[in-house]
Amino acid sequence: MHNPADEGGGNATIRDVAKRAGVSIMTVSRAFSAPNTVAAATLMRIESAAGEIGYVPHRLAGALRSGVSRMVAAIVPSLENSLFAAFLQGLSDGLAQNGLLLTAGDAERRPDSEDRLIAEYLTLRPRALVLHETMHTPETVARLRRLDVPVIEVGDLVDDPIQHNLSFSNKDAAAALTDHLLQRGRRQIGFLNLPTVLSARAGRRLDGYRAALHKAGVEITPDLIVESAGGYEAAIAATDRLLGSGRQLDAIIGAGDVFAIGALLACQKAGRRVPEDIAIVSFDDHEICAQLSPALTALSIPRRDIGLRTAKLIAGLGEGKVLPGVAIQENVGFTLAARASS
Amino acid sequence: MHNPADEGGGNATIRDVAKRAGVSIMTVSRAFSAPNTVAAATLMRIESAAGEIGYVPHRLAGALRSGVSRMVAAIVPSLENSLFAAFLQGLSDGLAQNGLLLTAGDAERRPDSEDRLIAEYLTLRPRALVLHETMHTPETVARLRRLDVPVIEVGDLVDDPIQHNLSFSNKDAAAALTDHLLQRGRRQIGFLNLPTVLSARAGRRLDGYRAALHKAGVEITPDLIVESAGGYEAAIAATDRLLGSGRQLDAIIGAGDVFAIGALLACQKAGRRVPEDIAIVSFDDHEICAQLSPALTALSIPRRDIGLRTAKLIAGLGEGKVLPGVAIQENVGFTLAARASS
DNA sequence: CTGTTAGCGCATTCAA
DNA sequence: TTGAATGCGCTAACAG
Repeated sequence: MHNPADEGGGNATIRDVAKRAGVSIMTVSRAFSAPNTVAAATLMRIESAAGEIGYVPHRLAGALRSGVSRMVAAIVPSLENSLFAAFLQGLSDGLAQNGLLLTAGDAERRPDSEDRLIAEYLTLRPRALVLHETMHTPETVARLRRLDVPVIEVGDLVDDPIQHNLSFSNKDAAAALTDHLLQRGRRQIGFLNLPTVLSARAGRRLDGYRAALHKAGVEITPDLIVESAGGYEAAIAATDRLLGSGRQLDAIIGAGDVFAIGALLACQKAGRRVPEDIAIVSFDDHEICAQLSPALTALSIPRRDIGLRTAKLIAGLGEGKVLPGVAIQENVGFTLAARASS
Repeated sequence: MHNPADEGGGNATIRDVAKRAGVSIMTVSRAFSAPNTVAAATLMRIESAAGEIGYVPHRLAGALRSGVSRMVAAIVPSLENSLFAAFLQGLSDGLAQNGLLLTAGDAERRPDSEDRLIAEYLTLRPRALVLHETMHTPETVARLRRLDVPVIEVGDLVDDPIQHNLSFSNKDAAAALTDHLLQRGRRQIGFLNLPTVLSARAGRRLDGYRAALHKAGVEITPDLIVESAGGYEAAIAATDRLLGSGRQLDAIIGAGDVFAIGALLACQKAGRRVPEDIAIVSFDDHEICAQLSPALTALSIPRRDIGLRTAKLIAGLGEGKVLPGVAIQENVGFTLAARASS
């Protein structure tokens, strides 16, 4: 028969600490949650007592009682994809700075998985819910609107956000890339895109491409719009199709994933000169874009920064800096790094 | 004055569901945690009652009472790096299959951050703790050994694991790459590595390189071992240093991050022919390796699979499939994809 | 600055 | 198959 406090196995409670330090449990609680409300001498006794018995606060219990947890749940289309990973990295860093923890999962495997994952996360009573997808089932939207949990959508700037919305505009970005090529005299612009049925972002990018062409009075050629799965291999195959279609082609926009890099590799293998014959621009500025020959013109999207800002927003929600009833929408913008490929 | 159950705001408790379904709270509890112990008719009434008032189980409360949570905490050197992201993707997928949730954070920014992050995660009483780093402070090791939480190290196969250990051997892998080059007649083999002071894995890779050279009776030239930060730009700069050192050089091992790809780009810019003048091999088989010209010989490490296996191990811990006192060590191996670059 | 009381939502334990 | 009582570890609210 021994006291758990003696084990050091992480099973000690504030009660054990209190006994050892000769104070009440409430003072121990305060020592951890609001140290400056406890006398310095008392604090020191508590801290050493806690250290001696290996006390680990039980935040689940604290969250249950106080009604607020330190967890933030994020759902991205993929954990592995570098674009979303960059966002998560920023989010994680920003949350850590504010003493918050990140729980993350991915949802683009099955269409209803976002809904399931949200339900799962809600059981943890997270401080906030971050969604990188902006296309949801009607049930999901209805459910989230009824809920108390702050929701932040970050995948795109949208017209009817559930609540908060922090992003660049995929439509504007695609239009900017298209304009860039039009200004350089390109007219037969291929558009390599992710399947629009799978990604709301892909649809908005196509909108931007179309809008820019329309505004410039350039005819839209359906054959120049190619959908492809993500990844280098798929991008190369899609580019081969585009090149082999017999269509005139003087530029390619890689509008998703690593499409532009794949397109460059495919063009080089096919003996097409870049940028002389075909200009190539990338929707995302992967680190390698600037290192390739020719260096790829790319849209630079502050994905890491979006993560940081999201974390800041969430931290602000708890401090009254962000008003509860007011939904924030912020356009973080993007920049275009013009390089040799265009 | 209204009942929270009417709001649908996710604040309903099993008490509200119980009242509505005309059963006791205990039956509602069972309906969610062990549905097959509840009569079918009762179950249906409970489910519809729960649906009507928008009941969301409060897993924090359940975890507090039962002492087991559904959360698994993972600490990786970086969330953004594709290698660790691939592991996390596998881990996340595997955990989801078993109804477990992933909390993840990164630690390679500051030396003591792993310790802090572990402390943070322990407050959540996770089902298990997954560490991608195998080099820990003595305090961390001592603490983890005392704890009840299952610990799984996955960054490397090590001699003295804290508990479970699931990985390939970084040392063997580096030796395999070195052997591969030696067998092809290369003798002046450059070794592009991450700083060994920052990564235990980098140190073990260097060990493998040295061991292979030693075994083959090839002299180890310190000048051929170059440490560099990760990323393309740093890799290119490091390669330039190697090429400009005046040393004989007929091969380069990119022993970390995207070093081999950077080395290839640097060689091409410097007018060195690959593989005629210099062979290049990569420690990791990034998707682009096979697409480059020449295609890069690369070590294929089943990172996603390691994640899946880790999840399986954790799930097994709860079902008695894995004995509590027995530490599991598993070598998952690797394969070498020989391509044109060597 | 410190202590007392009560209860967050749920699952264990025992009883029916 | 179902229910009643109890308490997991902690913190809000109040009192001193």
